[in-house]
Amino acid sequence: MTENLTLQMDEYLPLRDVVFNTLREAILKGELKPGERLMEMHLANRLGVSRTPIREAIRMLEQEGLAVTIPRKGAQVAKMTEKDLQDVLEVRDALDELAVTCACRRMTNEQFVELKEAMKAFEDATRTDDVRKIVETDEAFHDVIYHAAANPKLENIINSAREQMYRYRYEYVKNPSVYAQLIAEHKSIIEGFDKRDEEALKAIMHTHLSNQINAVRNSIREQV
Amino acid sequence: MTENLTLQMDEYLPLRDVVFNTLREAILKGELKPGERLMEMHLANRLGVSRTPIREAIRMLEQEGLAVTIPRKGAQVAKMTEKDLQDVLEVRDALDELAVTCACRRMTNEQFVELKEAMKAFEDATRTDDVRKIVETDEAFHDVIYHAAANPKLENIINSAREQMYRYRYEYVKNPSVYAQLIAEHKSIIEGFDKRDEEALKAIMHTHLSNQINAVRNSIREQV
DNA sequence: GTCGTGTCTTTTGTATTCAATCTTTGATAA
DNA sequence: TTATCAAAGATTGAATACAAAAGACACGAC
Repeated sequence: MTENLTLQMDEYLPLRDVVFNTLREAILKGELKPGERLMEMHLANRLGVSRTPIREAIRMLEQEGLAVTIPRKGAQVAKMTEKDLQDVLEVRDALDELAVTCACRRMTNEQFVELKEAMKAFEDATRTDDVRKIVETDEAFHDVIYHAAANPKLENIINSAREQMYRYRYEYVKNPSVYAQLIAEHKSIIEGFDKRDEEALKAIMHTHLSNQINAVRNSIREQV
Repeated sequence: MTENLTLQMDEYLPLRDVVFNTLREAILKGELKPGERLMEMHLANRLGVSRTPIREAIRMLEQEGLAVTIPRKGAQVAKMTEKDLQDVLEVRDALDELAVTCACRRMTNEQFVELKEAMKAFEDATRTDDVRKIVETDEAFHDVIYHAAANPKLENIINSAREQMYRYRYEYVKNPSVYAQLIAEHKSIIEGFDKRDEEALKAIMHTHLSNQINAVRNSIREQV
């Protein structure tokens, strides 16, 4: 009975949302590459729907910063220049600092446990070759922190900023030599929360983010 | 939907963008009130277009945080709770600090002149009874700063955060007793830029923003 | 009274159609 | 060969049509 209900709930998702999620995933995972045209008919055929939900999904992607449309010429997957990256990182640096400060003050014990579990999952993932899993567990770790900040608006904005750069981050995570460092940083973060040391946390988050800059920058340079 | 909505036909913009701008303005100016339903047919008739561009515009408003839609029940103008306001202000505080820091480092002489002109325009406006003009010149003053930060991504995010609370801000600006204070704060800001004193600027911006909190909070309480 | 139940209306969701605009292609002329 | 331009095709923009769901309301059973 309850299974039926949840199943119905899934059926209740409007197609535009299904399409939006599908396209969003495809963009984030690199299946749709930066600069690639998003042609309505083409996508509609591939997904087996009409153009209407495709168009609405594109409007949503647009506002997320994942697609750019030129009137009467169509939409394409958003490209990032190095300047764009720098700009987003500047913002994320400020928002991460806020998030970690809030989280430090507001994190519950349950969330702290969750954080340690996420840490373990990430550590386990780095011992496999599954890059996608590594990325996902890393994101999940940070999700716990952002969620603990208990500010949904902040969470939204950070997620949107993350999305814009995460497509360029695979290269960084693919390189096993950085795992040790990432794990160490995550451990420091946990320690910071344990001691409720805001200043230390701010510093670590700052380092943690800036370590990604060059990697992502190279990845962007490769995009022709 | 008490006011008459009219489309400003910029011939080259797609209708969805014209509709989006029209609805956005109407929401920000309070013509469409928080919680008010956005019925497609009604809006379409009012604006003399079909449902298609209305629907696309609603998808855009949604991502801006100005509208909320429940699947198969329709969209409504987003309401803010006190918690929402607090969350947005927390974010804006961090972003304003970043913006003012960047602007302090990057502001050109031309932009400084522009800032002083915007200051004057605001001062002039406070001597009239035109609340809308006062709000607009105040926003323009801050626009100069945000633009001087030379970070379009930051500008976008701040604008989106501003939009979410500006509809609740009229009450604050309506009260002439705060003009003197606002002018004084704006003057301090200009002084800060003149001296390139980042710390002073951060402090002023923080004060400037927190002064608005109670006013907006009251305005939100009044919304039933 | 109130709780369902079925019907009718309203509204949203999606597909389809028609119109406008852009792109491509290919023929022609300099 | 290259530049130009017109026609054809492809693609987007907007309106209309049709389907499905939600809401309103009357009616009857309990």
